[in-house]
Amino acid sequence: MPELPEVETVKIGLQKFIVGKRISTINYDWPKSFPNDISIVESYAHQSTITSIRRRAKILIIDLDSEYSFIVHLKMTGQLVYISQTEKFGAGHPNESLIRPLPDTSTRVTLTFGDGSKLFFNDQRKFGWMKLIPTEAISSLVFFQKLGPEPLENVFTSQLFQSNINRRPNAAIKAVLLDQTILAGVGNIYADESLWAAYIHPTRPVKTLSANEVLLLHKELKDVLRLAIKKGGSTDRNYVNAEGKKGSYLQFARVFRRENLPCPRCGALIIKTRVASRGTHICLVCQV
DNA sequence: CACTTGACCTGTCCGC
DNA sequence: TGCGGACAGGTCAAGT
Repeated sequence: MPELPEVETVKIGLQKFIVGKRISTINYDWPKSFPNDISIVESYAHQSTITSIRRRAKILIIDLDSEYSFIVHLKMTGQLVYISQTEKFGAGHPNESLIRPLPDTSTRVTLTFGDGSKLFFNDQRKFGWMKLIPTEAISSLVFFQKLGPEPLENVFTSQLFQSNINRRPNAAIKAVLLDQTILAGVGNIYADESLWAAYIHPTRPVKTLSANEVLLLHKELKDVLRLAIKKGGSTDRNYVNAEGKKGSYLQFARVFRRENLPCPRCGALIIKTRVASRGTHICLVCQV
């Protein structure tokens, strides 16, 4: 379930591997995963060269020298995995346990580059997509226009956080953290982690939070996201980075996926419940 | 209007 | 062992 840290990790990997490469072949087998007019693809992606890789919220942007861009949303099970021409798999491969042979049954799109290397867009559950649109049109997409601030950029001040969450005074704070128009990039894992770090129960209505609680939550959100990027993101089940490797943040997680294990602060057992229609992990002693 | 829930999907896990 | 159903969650549409 790629959130901001996972997409950021993929971005960093792709910057290393595919910038400067020319697309020689494009294959796809599932139109919903690749909802593009094939004549546009032929004109603006085929034989084009990748110039830069960007991220906004949970969206990855692959810019081409044709002045078109692929925008990719991995949703829950999407992966973008790069494989060089010379890589081999199976017994003896140094990353045998981390990288699997591709394509596989989850592969929806394959880009083959001029040097024979490949980028695979895999998506087991087919919720994700990879769209080709003019680069200049990205910022005017409705989805982009509604997005809230990037939590790790300077624009995301505690004052802006406070005023944005105030737009939903009666909603549960967890639901508000998941709202991409309030702030961009937080999903289920980091909502639970940051609320635990800030001692806040996920069902608390926004209007009941004190100014100091909002201030602490603002700080912990940033700290949790930064740590997660440093650890290469979280691999719950599916997520891998651009090299096909898993993230290690969940080894450091304090509540997520830790139901019935002791809270690292107080030792009480962490419970799992449902908030905002999401599995939610809480320490009932620390989080009030 | 404010907020919550269901649909989109498939693989995995649990209980019978 | 097989099978049915619950569950995983990002986003948008539909419902309350």
